[in-house]
Amino acid sequence: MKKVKDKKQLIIEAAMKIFCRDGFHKATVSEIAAKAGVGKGTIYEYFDSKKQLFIEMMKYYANLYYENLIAAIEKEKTIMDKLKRYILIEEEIMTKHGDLAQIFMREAYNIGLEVHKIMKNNRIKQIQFFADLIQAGIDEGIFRNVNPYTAALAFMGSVHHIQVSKIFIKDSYSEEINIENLHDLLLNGIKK
Amino acid sequence: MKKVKDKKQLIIEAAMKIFCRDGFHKATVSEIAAKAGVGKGTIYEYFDSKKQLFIEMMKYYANLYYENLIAAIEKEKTIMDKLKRYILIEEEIMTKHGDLAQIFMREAYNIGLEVHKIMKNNRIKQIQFFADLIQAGIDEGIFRNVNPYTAALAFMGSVHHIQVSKIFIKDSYSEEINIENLHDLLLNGIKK
Amino acid sequence: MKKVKDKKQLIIEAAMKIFCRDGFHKATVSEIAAKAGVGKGTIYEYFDSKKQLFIEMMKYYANLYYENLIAAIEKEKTIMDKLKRYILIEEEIMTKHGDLAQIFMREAYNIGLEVHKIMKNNRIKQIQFFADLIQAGIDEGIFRNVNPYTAALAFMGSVHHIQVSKIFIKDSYSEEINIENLHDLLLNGIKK
Amino acid sequence: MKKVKDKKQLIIEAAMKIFCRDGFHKATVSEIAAKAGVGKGTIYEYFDSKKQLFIEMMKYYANLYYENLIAAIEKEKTIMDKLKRYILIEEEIMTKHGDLAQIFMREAYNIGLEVHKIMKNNRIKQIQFFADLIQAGIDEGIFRNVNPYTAALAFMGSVHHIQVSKIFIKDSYSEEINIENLHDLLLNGIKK
DNA sequence: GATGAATGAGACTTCATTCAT
DNA sequence: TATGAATGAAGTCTCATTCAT
Repeated sequence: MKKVKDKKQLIIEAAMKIFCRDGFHKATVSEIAAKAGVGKGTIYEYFDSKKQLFIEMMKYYANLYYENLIAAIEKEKTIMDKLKRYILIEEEIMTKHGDLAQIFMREAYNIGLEVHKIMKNNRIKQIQFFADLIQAGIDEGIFRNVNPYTAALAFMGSVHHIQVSKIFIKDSYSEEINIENLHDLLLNGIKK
Repeated sequence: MKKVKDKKQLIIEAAMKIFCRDGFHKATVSEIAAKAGVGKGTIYEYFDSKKQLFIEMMKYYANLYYENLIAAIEKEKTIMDKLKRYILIEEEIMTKHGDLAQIFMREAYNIGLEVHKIMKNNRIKQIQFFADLIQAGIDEGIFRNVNPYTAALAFMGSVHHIQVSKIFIKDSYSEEINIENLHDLLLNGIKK
Repeated sequence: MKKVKDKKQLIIEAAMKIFCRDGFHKATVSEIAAKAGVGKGTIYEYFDSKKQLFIEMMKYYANLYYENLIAAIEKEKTIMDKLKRYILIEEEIMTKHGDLAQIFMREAYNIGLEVHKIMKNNRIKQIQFFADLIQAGIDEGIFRNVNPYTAALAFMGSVHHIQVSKIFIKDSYSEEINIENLHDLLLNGIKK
Repeated sequence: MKKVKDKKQLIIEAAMKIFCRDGFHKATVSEIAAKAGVGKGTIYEYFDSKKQLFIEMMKYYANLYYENLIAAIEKEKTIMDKLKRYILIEEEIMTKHGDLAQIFMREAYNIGLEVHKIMKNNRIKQIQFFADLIQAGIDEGIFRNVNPYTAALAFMGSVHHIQVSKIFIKDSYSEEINIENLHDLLLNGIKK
C-alpha cells in the first residue's frame, strides 16, 4: 500500500520536471516514464491520461506550496515579520520552483477548464492571504492606507519578476539585485 | 516587392495570434495559414519551418515593442514623466499584448537557443533602459539611492503581475486594483 | 476532382478486402493504406477514423448491392423469372462477396449504432423486396398461400448458407450441392 | 482436482460470454477474468494464451452442442420425427446461443488454422448427420429423391437465417415468421 | 509564386503477457 | 496456487513538411 503511493509520487515528480522543462505539449509520456524509472504503460496504471497526470501534478504542488506557506508564516509573531517571511518564502519558492510557477501560468489557459480553475483558486487564495496581511498592517497603523490588493500584487509581482529575471539573464548584473533591496524599496518607496 | 512583404507580414500577424492562443507546440501551421488566408504551402515560401516562423514572429514583435517604447518615452521631458510614461506603456502593452509577453517568456526556454538569445537581449535592453531612467532620477536627486536594477525589475514585475492577474482572475476584486494605486505605492512605499 | 473520387474509391476497395479478411478489430489502417497504395496519413485525409472508413465502406457496398439487385430483377418479366433471378443474384453475390456479407453480419453489433442501423435497413429492404415478389406470386396463384416473410428468409438463408458452406468446406462434397437443386427443393419441397 | 476443473470451466464460460459480445480481438483478458471472478494471472495458469483460451472455449461448446444434438435426436423413433427434432434443436440453439454460432463462423477464418479445422470438422459432422437423416427418408420413400446435402444445407440455413433475422430486426414483422411456417415450406415447397 | 494533396515520423494509449509476492 | 502491478509492442491518429501542378 505504501509502495503504490511511492510510485504514484515518483511519477508526479518526474512529470513535474519534464513538464517544467518542455511544457505540456512538448513533453512526452515516454520521457516522463523514463525519468520516473517506470515503463510507459505504468503511467496509465496511475493516471487516466497525460492531461490527467498534468492536472494531478498541478494539484499536488499547488497544495504543497500553499501548506508550506501557511505553516511558515504562522510561526511568525508580528505583522512585519509575517510579511517579510512571506516575501522570503516567495523568493525561496521562485528560486527552487520558478519553472513550476511559469508552467502553471502558461498552460493554465490551454489545457482545459479544470486546470484553469485550480490555478485561479490557488492564485486567489494567495493574493487574499497576502492582502489580509497588509490590511492587518494598515489596521495596526504600521502601513499607509494603500489598497491591500494592489500592494499584494505589487509585492508578489516584484519578487516573481526579479527571480525570473535572475534565472533568465544569469550572467549579467543580477548579482546586485537582491531581496534586501526589494524589501526596502517596497516598504519605503523610491521617492526621496 | 511590396506585395511580398505584405504577405509575409500577414503570416506573421496570423502566426502571432495562433501562437499566443495555443503556444508553440499546440499551434498548427494549418491554422496559421487559414488565419492568414493563404495556403499551407505558402507559409514555407516565406519561412523555412514552423520554428523559424516563430523566431521571426518574435523578432518582429520584440523590435516593434522596443521602438514604440523608446519613441514614446523620448517625447517626455522630465525624468518623472518618462518614468510614468514607461509604466503606462508597460501597462498598455500588457493589456493589449499580454498573451504575447506570456508566450515569449514561456517558450523562450524551449524552442531553441536562438529564441532564448532574442528574448534575453530584449529583456536586458528593457531593464537597462528602465534602470538608466531610475539612475538619472537618483542623479537628479529626486529618487533615493536605491539599486536601479532592483527598482527597474520591481516596477516592471509589479505592472506585469497586476495585469496578468486582472486578465486571469477577471470576476474578482480586480476592479479596485489599478495603476494609479501602484504608482503611489512604488513611489512612496507602504510604510507610514 | 475526378482523381479525388478515384483515391477515395481506391481506399474503400482496399478497406473492404482487409476488413473482410481480418474483421474490423484485427484489420490495421497501415495495411489498408498499403493495399490501397497510399500513405497511412492519406486515409485520414478522406475518412475521419478507422470506424468511419468502415461505415462508409459498408454504405458503399450496401448501396451497390441493392442497386444491382433491383436493376437485374426489373429486367425480368414474370414473377417466376424474377424470383429465379433473385436467387441467382444472391448466389452470385455470395460467391463473389460472401466474405463481405459475413463481416456485415458479424460486425454489425459491435462497431456502433450507425453500422447497426445501416445493416438493419439494408436487411429489411432486401427481405421486403423478396417478400413482395413472393406475395405477388401468391396473388397470381402460382404459389401456395405461405407466409411471404418466412419464405423470403428461408430462400435467402438457404442460398447464403450453401454458399458459405461451399467456401468454408471447399474440398468436400460441395460439388454436388448446387443452386439448381436448391431451386427445385424450395419450389417443390422435400416431401413426396 | 475437481476444483481445478471448476475454475477452468468458470473461465471458459466467462470467456464465451465476452467473446460472443465483443469478438475475439475486441474482447480483453481483463474482462474475462473479471467476469469469471478470478485474477488476470489465473487465466494464464489454465490457458497458454488468449488464443488458446478461445480455441478451448470453442472446442468445449462445439462438443457440447454436438453431443446434445445426437442425444436428443436418437430419442426420436421415426425419420420424420428425427428431422423435426433436428430443426427444433437448431432453432433452440440459435435462440439461446446464436451469438456463439455467429462468432464461430466469423472468427473461424482469422484466429488460426486450428480454429478453422475445428469449425470445419464440426460443420461437416453436422451436415453429414443431417444429410444422413434425409437420405434415410429418401430410402424409406417418404422424401423425393433430392440431393441430401443440398437439402441439409437449405434446412440449416433457413433455420439459421430466420433466427438471426429475428434477433437482428426485432421490432419488425418478425412475429409472423415462425418455425411452423418454415416446416411446412421446406417439406411442401412454395409451388401450388 | 501559390497551392493543398500526400506523406510518415512520432505522439498517446491499450492490453496480452510476465513474474515477484 | 493465485494474483495484479508492471511492461512494451503495436495500434490509431496528428501534423510539419514536401512537391507536382
